[in-house]
Amino acid sequence: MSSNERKDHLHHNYDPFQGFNRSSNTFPFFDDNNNNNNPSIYSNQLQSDASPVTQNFQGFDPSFMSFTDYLHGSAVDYNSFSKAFDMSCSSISDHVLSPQIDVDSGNSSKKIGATADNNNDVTENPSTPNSSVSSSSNEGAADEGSTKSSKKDKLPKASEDGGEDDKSKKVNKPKKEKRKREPRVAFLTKSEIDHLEDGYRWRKYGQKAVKNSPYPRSYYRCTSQKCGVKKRVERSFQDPSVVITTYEGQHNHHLPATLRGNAAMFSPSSLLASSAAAMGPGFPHDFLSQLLPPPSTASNNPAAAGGGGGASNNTTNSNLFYQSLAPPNQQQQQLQVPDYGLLQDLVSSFTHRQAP
DNA sequence: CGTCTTTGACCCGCGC
DNA sequence: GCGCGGGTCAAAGACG
Repeated sequence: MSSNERKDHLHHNYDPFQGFNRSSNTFPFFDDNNNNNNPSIYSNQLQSDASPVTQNFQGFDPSFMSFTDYLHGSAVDYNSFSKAFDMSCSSISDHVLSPQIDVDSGNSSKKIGATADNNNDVTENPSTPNSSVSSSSNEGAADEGSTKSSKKDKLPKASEDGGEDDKSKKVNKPKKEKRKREPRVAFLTKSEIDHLEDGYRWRKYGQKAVKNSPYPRSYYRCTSQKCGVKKRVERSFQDPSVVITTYEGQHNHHLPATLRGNAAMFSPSSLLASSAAAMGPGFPHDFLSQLLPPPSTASNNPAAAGGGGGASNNTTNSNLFYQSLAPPNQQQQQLQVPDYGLLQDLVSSFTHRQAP
């Protein structure tokens, strides 16, 4: 709520780069929902062709994201990163999806939906960071506790003594505190499937039509107990080949060990898993799981992909990170290997800053 | 039988 | 205050 609180939150270990393999060409965008309400966009899709999504870092203003807050806490020194962007944007622009800055005001109107619907807008108008940002990032957010409680207050229709409960519960309903919103991170992934497997188990709890978009938005929640991580999955309206996955919150657990053949159990995905583990449970594994080739046995194995809750078969996922990281022989049918050296530089550039 | 998805209804915050 | 839209709930059904 208060800026202090938000700062605190930033200091909590939400560091998507934590333990991240700096050598990979992943290019995360930090959200700083807490500050600006913009979910960071992890563009885990390298652009391989002339897809319309090819946009750029050009014009991307890191200060807008204040992702550096994640790295440095509140002491924002994003100059270096900004430079990194400036230096590299032109080169990587061909490979990375446009960073979509979610001008989310912490509430409804312009969330990822807007992101999805305005792929280009974002990049076209990145230079108005603050003006487009509502600082009410935490408002209207679905804080795990409060939201749920309030929702649960809702009386089941079939409840008999519901009337009473309903009333009493309504009475007991905690006074509206502004709901806190977890930090959110968005990933853009070029994929034919919507729900990308990430090693965690998710339960779909809702689906809503997105305004101005033919594609619905799906809501998932981590099935692990006490893990309040949520994610929203939707397809970009402007580029239907792009799936936008927005994570909210941090996993307070590791990859489900019992997952049937999930990525965590395999190699080289195990590498991924360990990286992910090193990253902390909060790191969105979608991001990583797309970086490495799926287990060879998993390519046709829904279970491996689905892991139960995931229920996704992302065998058709054409994530370019994955492509670019795949062994050369596996890349043959893929596109040109992107020049992600710059990305590396980029990443390491600000990672560098990250280190105290 | 347990788990997950679907889906309509509801809640909530915001803008007008 | 009202309407809109996002987000969530939870019953019912599907699936393995």
